[in-house]
Amino acid sequence: MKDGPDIARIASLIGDPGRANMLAALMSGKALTAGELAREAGVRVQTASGHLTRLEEGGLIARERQGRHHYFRLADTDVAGVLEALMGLAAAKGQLRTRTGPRDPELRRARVCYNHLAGEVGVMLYDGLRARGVLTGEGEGIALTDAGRAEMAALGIDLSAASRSPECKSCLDWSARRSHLAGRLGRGILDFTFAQGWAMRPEGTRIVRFSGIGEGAFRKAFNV
Amino acid sequence: MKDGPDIARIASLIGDPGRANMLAALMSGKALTAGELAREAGVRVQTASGHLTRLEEGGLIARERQGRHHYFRLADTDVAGVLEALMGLAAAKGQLRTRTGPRDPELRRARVCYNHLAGEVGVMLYDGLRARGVLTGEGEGIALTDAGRAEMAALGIDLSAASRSPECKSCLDWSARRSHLAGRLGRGILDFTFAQGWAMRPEGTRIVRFSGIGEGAFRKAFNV
DNA sequence: AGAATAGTTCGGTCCAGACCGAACCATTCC
DNA sequence: GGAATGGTTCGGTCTGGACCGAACTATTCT
Repeated sequence: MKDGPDIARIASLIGDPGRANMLAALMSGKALTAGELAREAGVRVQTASGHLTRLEEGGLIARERQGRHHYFRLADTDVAGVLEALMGLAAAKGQLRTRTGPRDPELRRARVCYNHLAGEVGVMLYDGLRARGVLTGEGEGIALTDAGRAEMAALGIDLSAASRSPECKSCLDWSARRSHLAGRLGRGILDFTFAQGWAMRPEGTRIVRFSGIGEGAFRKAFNV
Repeated sequence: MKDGPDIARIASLIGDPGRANMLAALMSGKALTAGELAREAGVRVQTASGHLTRLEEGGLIARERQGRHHYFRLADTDVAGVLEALMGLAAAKGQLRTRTGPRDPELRRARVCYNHLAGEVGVMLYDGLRARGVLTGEGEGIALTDAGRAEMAALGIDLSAASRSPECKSCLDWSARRSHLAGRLGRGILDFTFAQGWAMRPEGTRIVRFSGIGEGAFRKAFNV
């Protein structure tokens, strides 16, 4: 029939375990080098190089050369969105959870979703801000109220991030199956959280680990 | 690393051209038999049977036996959502559109997205209903207003559909890259449109083809 | 019952592509 | 310059899985 877009091409790119691991690693939002991604995928660097070339040709990732390093990142937030959606399906359909990893609980609690906060804490933030009238609307149509914008500015959160992404956006969570906050505000809040030292990111994971004090300060700041 | 859900398993299921074609065919919302799906995918029935078993085991489709026929449909709307999202990416990244099919313009104009209306007409409907205050909110949080519910009832649109799906829901369109209306209301409106004879569906496609009169009546009824 | 139709299972072929060793290119450091 | 480091390209191996013919099972029709 061959009607509509060719989804098999994209899906098969994601469908290789090695490449999938690389993409999952890039969901951390950090740009990673070929070597790091090779370790992530558990393959030799030559193999990884081949995968990365294919992913780049497929438009899923972007490459940036910096001296002898090649940094890779997801091509755009659309790609991140599809990956997160796939994680949602996989988590739902995963045959009886193939031995949930040791880090799973922490990932469900709070993690980075490309450039913003996901997991229970992300959902809590989203719900809290909406309940308090900082945000209005829902889903794609979500927006900061004037009061909300003032509040964020008072905290010192940077919304300027030179990017085409909308100020606010919601993103579906694979673990909680609920929306959380993306867009420039989502990114600004996550950056702010790290800048304040409220949370740190264990090397090489998507986990966002709050300190006891940090979590308290975070909840107080955003009143959730 | 193996953190988070195993997306490669699902993605590789979708990543085979034959299976992808079958899934795309099932996006029409109709339950199809193994033989029909084999034709759709362009493979022999034995091969299709194998694919269908794998898709079923993977939780992407559901099987219903009826006499000597086996009917297959997408497992749930989540699967449809991921497929539509993948189509969005594929359409965006598709290297210079590998020769858009002859039916492409019609598909972009109006098509079935699992059980509701998508394409330009679907987006127009969504925007129109929101502009007129039949719907309030956006994205996931969209809902019928009381006035809107009355109006739909007056037209005779059935919202009862015994399903767990929400009354209203928005769904991202691969062609227009905009939201359109899903959920029980979306389904009710599409069913109603066919019941009124305003549009028909060419056999074996996702196309929704309005007649001249039908389109006029549709626009008048929903005031778009 | 026998014939026709719809699907599945089995066995075997075949190929795309994942993988790695080795050689090669590019950049940085000393 | 030479050595070290990070990536890519090339050539060859090997396997998963897509595919189909043939045989088999299940259901319906007459």
